[in-house]
Amino acid sequence: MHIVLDRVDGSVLATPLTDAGEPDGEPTLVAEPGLPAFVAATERPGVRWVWADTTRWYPAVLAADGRVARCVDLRLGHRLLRTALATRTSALATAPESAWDTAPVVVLEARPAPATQASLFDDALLAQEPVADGLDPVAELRAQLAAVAGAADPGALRLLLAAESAGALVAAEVKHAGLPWRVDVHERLLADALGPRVPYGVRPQRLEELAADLRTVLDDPALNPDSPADVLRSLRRAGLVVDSTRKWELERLEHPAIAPLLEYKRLYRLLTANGWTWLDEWVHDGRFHPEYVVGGVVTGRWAANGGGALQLPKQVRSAVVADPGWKLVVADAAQLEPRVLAAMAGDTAMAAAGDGQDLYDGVVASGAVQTRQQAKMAMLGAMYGATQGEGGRFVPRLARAFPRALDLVERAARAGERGEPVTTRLGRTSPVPEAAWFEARNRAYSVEGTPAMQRAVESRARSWGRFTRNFVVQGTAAEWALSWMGGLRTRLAARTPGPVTSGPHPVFFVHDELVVHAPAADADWVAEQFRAAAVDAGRILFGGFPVTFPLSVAVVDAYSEAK
DNA sequence: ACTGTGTGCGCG
DNA sequence: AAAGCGCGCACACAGT
Repeated sequence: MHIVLDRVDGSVLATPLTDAGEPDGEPTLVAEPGLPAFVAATERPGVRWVWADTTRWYPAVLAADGRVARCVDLRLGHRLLRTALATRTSALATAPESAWDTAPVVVLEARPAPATQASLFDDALLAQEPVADGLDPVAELRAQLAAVAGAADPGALRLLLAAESAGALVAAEVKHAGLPWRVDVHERLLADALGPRVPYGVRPQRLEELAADLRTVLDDPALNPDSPADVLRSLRRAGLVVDSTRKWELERLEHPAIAPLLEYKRLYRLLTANGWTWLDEWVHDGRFHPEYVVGGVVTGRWAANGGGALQLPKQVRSAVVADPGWKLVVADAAQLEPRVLAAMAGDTAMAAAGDGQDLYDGVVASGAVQTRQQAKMAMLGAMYGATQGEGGRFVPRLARAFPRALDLVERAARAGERGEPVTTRLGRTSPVPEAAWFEARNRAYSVEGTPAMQRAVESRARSWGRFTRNFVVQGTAAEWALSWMGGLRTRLAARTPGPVTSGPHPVFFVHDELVVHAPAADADWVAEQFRAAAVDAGRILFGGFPVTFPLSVAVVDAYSEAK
């Protein structure tokens, strides 16, 4: 059954509905502070909590040591169904824009108890504002159920919506629990690399030394190594032929300035991205609390808000250390995207290349290319649309060995070049180019068109084609990852039903990798659950198609020890 | 003092 | 404009 939560006149209205969205008992009015207790008392197998935004409803439940097994995140569902090809003609998709499309998701942080009546009043207003915006979650749920039921393949969309909502629960729980972070380890790492801590704005000792080296070697006493333009000028003055100060370009040069410059850039990056300021801002009480944005990327991948959770450098992962008596179980899906591509395309040859082994090794064994590196380059080139270089060169060989897989990405690219949408396995649909894109194309091929205009338009078309080519693979891989982590979450909860942090729980996620913080005694069991959930995810998306999703799983004390 | 853009690099 | 996708972030610099 569904239990729909809404805020009405400062209280919470809980409306029970059947799975089909019909009334199923009397609604209950709950005072806001009583919500976690109500959820705890009502939660049971079969219940799906329906709310506008997981980010707005779930944190209070978690803060009270509660949790739910399943939810329906209406805003995430709304966005999927408004844009999905499969529900394009539904009432939901054809209705004018509403607050469901535009209302901002406001995440309220825990606040200290209000001191005055006035601030109590303000807080109450704030807390209500985002959902009091004419949103009717009961009507929205019914509209979504109807849209799904009217689609040609409702099963796929139901899976997609369930996976997205499960992801929202995981994201909220990860933020709540936090990634164990040893500030002392991080500070030691910073001191070793940069020198003693300095105030913001002051260049640390090691960077100062490297800056002095650079000024000497380049004979440029005023050089500011933080300014790419300044560095570029100085390098050119020293007789080097360079177009930028990018690392890959500098690495090819022979000059005494290059080594200290690359070292400077490496340390400067550490300082600005994950230095003392980052530690102060993002790590509290030994935890980094990453804020994920579920579905924040068009392809369905998660994005992150603040703290750079999805770009956590390998350099600082030694500071991610399990609590005493606990372990980190780090699981990574090996060559996820090519496997997903093989399965989507029904390419049994490519699936066989990855069966029980490194997929790139399997591609080499198939005879398509000579080395693992070539296989990897070619595969990435095929999925990204490379036409030149190492990647582009070997794509044709791949196309001969695995015609079905390559045909799938080619067709996605052609559709994108025409400005058509493409869809993932479960039906997430790509955006189409904006009107100006089509107008430019029409103009270029009208009487006023010129060869230059046509070249520009073709270039933009190929660019959009590379996006749609990648969309189908990246987006379906994201669906696999959502299914995987959702399944894992359910398995973990079945073992330890109490508060999230009382047993094994996810603490970090990066596209195809998931980290669980687990009591040491449970670590091996968690590793098994990871593998079982990966098998489930493969079946959910691809049924009986013979594709495998091997994981590398490591049980470690520090994140840096994995892989 | 603020805002927008470009550069560069981290991650998958 | 790195052959080739998707992001976030911090900074320099230019414009207002």
